[in-house]
Amino acid sequence: MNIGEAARASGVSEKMVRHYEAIGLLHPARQANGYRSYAGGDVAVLRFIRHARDLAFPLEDIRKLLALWRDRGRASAEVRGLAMHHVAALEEKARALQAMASSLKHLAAHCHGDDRPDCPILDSLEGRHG
Amino acid sequence: MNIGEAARASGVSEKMVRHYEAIGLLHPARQANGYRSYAGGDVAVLRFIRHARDLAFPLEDIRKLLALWRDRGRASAEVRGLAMHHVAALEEKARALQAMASSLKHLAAHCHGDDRPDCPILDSLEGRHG
DNA sequence: CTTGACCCTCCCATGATGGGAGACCCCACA
DNA sequence: TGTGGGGTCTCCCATCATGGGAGGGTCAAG
Repeated sequence: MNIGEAARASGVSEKMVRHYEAIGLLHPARQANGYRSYAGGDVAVLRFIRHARDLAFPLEDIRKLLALWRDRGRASAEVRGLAMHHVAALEEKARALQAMASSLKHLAAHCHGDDRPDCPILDSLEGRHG
Repeated sequence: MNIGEAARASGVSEKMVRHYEAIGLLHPARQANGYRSYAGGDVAVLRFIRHARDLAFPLEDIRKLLALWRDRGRASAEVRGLAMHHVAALEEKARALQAMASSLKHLAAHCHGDDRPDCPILDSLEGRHG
């Protein structure tokens, strides 16, 4: 299977398929003409990566997850630990974003939002309040 | 005032002070020796930028906000519109992150997290469920 | 033999930030 | 007058994941 078909089968762009190989996440064989050749296992790896990316795992985490996945005897605790660590990071980021949104919404609530130049949002950014 | 003092006074790193100049957000004067020279207004701009960055405004938005800030006759509606648009973007991102965290937490809840190799998290990434 | 789809590698861009090299400037102190 | 140290200059590179595009090779069908 060439890269195009592997990309379609996995839902990963060709660009990223090559990139994942470049950083050592998979090692497809090569044909005589230099084309990459993907077997079923390679496509499975690509799907695994895509699903992990859908959950926003960084590629370095995915590298570890792939190693655990390939290790039939791994302890599920290791995977769970990695996952929970990532959950904490996601929730922390979400909290931070939500806090910024709330602050800004609060400011906007006190802004007329009409033709007048008076604007608490700009006032706040200017630093009258911090 | 040299760049070091302006950086300390505004809470922006020297690196970023230079970068903001490079992308045209401020235009400090130059001394005879080539050193940048910052006046009170420049520091105010840097503080403005920092506060906007604290709210995760992209620099392109900050460019517009600065223009509105400098325009004494602007309508507050414009600022408010920009802000609310940004609020929506922040909330959308926060929602997405929270959704990923929830999915992953759900998976982790079904993972023993012990010595056994059995792991619903890896199973899910593998694609048995997607 | 041409056409078109596919594949290759290499370079560049994003957005915001930082690290570091190599060189220059300036002031204080001996 | 010389030197040391701190401040500043520009330029290049790295991050993270992703994509765009150039320039060229490969292959199968017409």
